[in-house]
Amino acid sequence: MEKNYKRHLVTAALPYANGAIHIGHLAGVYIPADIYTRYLRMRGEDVRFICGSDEHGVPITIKAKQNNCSPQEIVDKYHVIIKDSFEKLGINFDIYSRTSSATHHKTAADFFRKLYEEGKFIQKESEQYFDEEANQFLADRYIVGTCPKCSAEGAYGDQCEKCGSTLSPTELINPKSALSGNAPILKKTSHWYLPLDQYEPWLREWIVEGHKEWKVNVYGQCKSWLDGGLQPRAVSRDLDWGVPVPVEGAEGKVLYVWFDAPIGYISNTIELMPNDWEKWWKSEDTKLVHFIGKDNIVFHCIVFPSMLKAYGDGFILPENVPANEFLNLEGNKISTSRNWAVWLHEYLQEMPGKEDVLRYVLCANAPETKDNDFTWKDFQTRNNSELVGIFGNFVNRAVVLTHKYFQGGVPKIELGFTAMESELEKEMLNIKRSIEDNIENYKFREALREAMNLARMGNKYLTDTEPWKLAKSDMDRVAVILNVSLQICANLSIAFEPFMPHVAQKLRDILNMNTFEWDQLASLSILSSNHQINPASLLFEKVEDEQIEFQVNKLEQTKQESKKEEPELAPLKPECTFDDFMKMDIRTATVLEAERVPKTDKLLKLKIDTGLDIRTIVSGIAEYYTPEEMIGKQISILANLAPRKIKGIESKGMILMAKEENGDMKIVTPEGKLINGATIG
RNA sequence: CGCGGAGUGGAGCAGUUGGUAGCUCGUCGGGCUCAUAACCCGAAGGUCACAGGUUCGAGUCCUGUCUCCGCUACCA
Repeated sequence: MEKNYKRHLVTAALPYANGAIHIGHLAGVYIPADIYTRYLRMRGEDVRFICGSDEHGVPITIKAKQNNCSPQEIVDKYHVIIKDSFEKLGINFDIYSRTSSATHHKTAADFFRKLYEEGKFIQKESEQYFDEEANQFLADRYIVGTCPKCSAEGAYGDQCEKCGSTLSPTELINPKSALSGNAPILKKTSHWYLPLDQYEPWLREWIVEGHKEWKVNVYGQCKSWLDGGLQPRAVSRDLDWGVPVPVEGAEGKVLYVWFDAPIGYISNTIELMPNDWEKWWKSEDTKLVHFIGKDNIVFHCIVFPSMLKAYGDGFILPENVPANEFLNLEGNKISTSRNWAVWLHEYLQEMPGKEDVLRYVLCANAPETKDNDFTWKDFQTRNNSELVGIFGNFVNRAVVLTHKYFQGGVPKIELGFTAMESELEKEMLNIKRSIEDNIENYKFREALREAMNLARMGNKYLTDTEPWKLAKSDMDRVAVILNVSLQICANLSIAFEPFMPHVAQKLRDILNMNTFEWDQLASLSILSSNHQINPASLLFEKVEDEQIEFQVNKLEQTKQESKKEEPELAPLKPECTFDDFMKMDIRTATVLEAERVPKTDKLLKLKIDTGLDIRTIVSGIAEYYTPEEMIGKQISILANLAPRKIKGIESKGMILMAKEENGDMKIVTPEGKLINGATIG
């Protein structure tokens, strides 16, 4: 079934350089990819593991603006943090470069130029929204308005989150710039498009027919895109940050970040092997594998392959794209902006020496088939009962006993093996095969469990044979048992090398061995007789309750802090005239009744007395006020707002609310008791 | 309203093409004492959300129903 590949090119999704790395990134992409490549290297395969920072795109320019610095300063900052924390965790890239590098700019520009010259793009002039105040064209996501399909507010330029329709920015009703809040104007601009629709039959053949073995989430998603029909996609943007479009008359335009980022895999390979790189990208006997998260499936399975196909020249396509689902944290979605995350660089500082514990926990609970949850409690349990109790404890038992009875020398075997040892050998071979099979099929969680079974087996072997009892009567047998136990330790060091490289090294240090090879796995004669091992030292330490509490508290705390910092004051809205203001009828009113609107989280249905009439208003304040609290309160309302149906209830008017620093909303109440219907102005 | 995901013993999760329901933790009982109160054995505990259907046989396929979670950007 497996083609005979000569070399393996493995890529991991390029992290976006506007933030640090958190456990979600690790569990989804980098740990699986690292396990995979370490395994291949141990098997003597020719492997290159490619990654780097993705440093272009609009969000980085926005972040730069917010921080009053240049985009380059932003990416410089995060590139260093990301690179450093990967290294410390033992993610073993052959190269970790960046898309702002000269090599990448040249590679990406050349790539574009060739497609351009060969007529692989179509050029279209279109009118796009332009924010005059910010003096820039607006990316689809930065235009907000009313959805033309379902009339929901807050739809984005590319999609309405409420009804799920795909939109184009010009369809939006009352579009507003998310940057300034202004209404944007339409301005003509010209862009190049990659006609993905032309590649559809070919993609269908390649994926739907040719890669049925891909993970179901990947395959299913590709299929649904192909079934839905592909559209030409713009490959350039009006922006001043990125790879300039290398064509005359394209001043002020850069390559769209999704076009430039995957080329980064190629650029970084070139940087690593300037003379040799083509062999890695253009030979049929190279196996290319992309490790990514689920949100990146379309780019790596549809767009990038189409780009490579368009380029031709022998570029190979990915053999597989193992995408993971997402990891949640303590029951909630990981979020950079809300600071709901465990940051790698912070973890490394706060849990020194526990790099591999994180690797273990994230692999054991990896979101391979569905979104999974990371909790600190689970982290503690896995460390204490699995790593300490089973793995570390077994090694410690074997080593301590050897020192006790044989002064630290690997005992010489004088007797033959019993059925027990034969059984052990057989079982180890099964485990070896299972680990190999699972890793090669991207099932790292299962592979890790199998590796742990080696340690479980060791514990059982010691308990069953009870060498501490035999030591009084049958030292020859004890020699066999401890020899075998130490061999199992050596096996553990091999089996865990892909998963926990630091621990594997520590274990080799204890065993006083330099290196092992994968092929030695399942052998009971790795360590030779009389080989001297080092004194026992603990592979793992218990994680105490206090440490877990500290982490949980920290999470809560940073969450609170970010709440406070986050909402800056909204920018001043465009000037309005006195007449505009006078159109608004703002009055006092009193709440008579209040109840929750069923099946919603935020809505309260209020019956209020405006002095003129009794009317119903639906308001999104249920997160801040209970119905009971509202009853009897005097409030301010915008009384002449056009009625609107919300959840099927007609709402006449709007309650005036003030948004607080921490995101809370408070109703605006008149000082003292006024009559209902008093005008405010 | 819509979209996506999920509902498996007390908790957290596996269950690959349908063939005796597993893992870790927890609980209870026992064993052992070399070991970081760790290890080993055993037990209790599941109508695999519900109702139909296909099948010799369904957690696994089909239909319907219910419930829960997410859906502001960025982000794997």
